[in-house]
Amino acid sequence: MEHKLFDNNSLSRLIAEQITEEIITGKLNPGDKLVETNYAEEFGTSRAPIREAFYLLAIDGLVERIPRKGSVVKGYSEQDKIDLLEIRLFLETLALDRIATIGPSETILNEMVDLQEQMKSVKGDPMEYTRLNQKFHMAIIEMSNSEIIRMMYSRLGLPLTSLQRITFEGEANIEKSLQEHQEILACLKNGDYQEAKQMLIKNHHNILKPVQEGL
Amino acid sequence: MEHKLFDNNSLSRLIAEQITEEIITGKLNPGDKLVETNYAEEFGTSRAPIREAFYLLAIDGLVERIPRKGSVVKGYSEQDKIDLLEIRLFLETLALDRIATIGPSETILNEMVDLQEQMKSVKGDPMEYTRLNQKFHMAIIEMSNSEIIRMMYSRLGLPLTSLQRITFEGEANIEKSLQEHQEILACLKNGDYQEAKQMLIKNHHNILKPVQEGL
DNA sequence: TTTTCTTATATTGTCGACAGTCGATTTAGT
DNA sequence: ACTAAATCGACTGTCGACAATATAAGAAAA
Repeated sequence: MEHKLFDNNSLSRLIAEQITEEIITGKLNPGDKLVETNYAEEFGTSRAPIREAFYLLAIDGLVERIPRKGSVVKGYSEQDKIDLLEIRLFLETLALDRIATIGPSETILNEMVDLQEQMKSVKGDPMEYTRLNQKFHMAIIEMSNSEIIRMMYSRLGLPLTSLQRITFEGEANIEKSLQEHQEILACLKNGDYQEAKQMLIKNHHNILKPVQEGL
Repeated sequence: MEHKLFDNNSLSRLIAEQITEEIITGKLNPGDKLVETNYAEEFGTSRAPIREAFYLLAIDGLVERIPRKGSVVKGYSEQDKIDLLEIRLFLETLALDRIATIGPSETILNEMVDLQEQMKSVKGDPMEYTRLNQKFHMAIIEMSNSEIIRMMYSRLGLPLTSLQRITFEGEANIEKSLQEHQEILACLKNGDYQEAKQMLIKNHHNILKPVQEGL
């Protein structure tokens, strides 16, 4: 039996999570090379789990694997980001449509209220705010109860997270974002899904603007 | 140096392609278990490349990897399929928007004319027709010149391909599909992108109908 | 000096072996 | 019989080593 090592999940997930963290926080930048041997040494494992971790990251669109050349942190052009945002907006509105038909989840609504509170309390910390913001949006997706929407969304969300972090560098933007989320939440509570959509679109434009002006 | 083995690409890609083929043609069905050892023996390799192939398939959404349990051919519920189709339709219309702004590609247009011809000539072969149909739609995506749209689309397209194959079992459906594609192509040639959108939506509904009626 | 060819080094790809885990089957206990 | 624990087999997870390939550095040719 030896050592229990890591609970349920495999080692590669942990590694993938840590690297994800490093990418989102900006410790790793687009174009940076990820070398298997380095990480193997860092984690004290063989290369196999690292390899798997890189694959997991590739699924999330955070890393690009180029055969026989290696893995690099994936970067996105401005047009790419616009496309990502546009698709994301669509997925969120689609999620709202679904929620409108199946009805909201009280449980998730409560979680969102919690998140909202937490977001208020970390106004000065863009990194943490970004993380919570991501969770908030994911909550909407979850509420749609659609496996497909969630799957697609998660493949967009992470690359956009690093983008969001930059948006939130300015505290004024956070203030605006907080306001919008409050309204979205209120709409969800009242069942005003069309109104919620409008808010999402507004939110979308606020993020889009700095991108169009060249990051 | 020994044997040159496989040109540029790695072994795992080939294996992934073959398994993709088996899934699309229906040789493998949703829920079927993919065992690394089996395929390793079949291809005369070790398990490592097989593992990688499974990851590639997971990226395309054809296979689900369950930690410590194995890989299975992914199945989609009816609601899943509706969601997939809806997102696919959006991506295609988004592609048309992009084409409308950047202008069409003559090269790809010619390819589509070729495809159109080929599709006519395989009316009796649903499998082949499905493959060409997939290529045709992918051509629209390619023309949008958006890496993101293509990436997202490829993650939807393959799961839907097996669905399409079933739609095309009836030759009447192929006839209808041919007609629609002809019109789409005509619209693209004339630059009637709004009209092309309408055609896509029509196409969408034709595929959606049998799904809603229970596959 | 610049270019091309050769050599060395870093890094990924593949392999075979073993350890750990999951399910099924068998065995033991009531 | 019925449930619970032990056993077995099949399979995935991880490892360390070697092979193949790309990148960098150095030598030779122009």
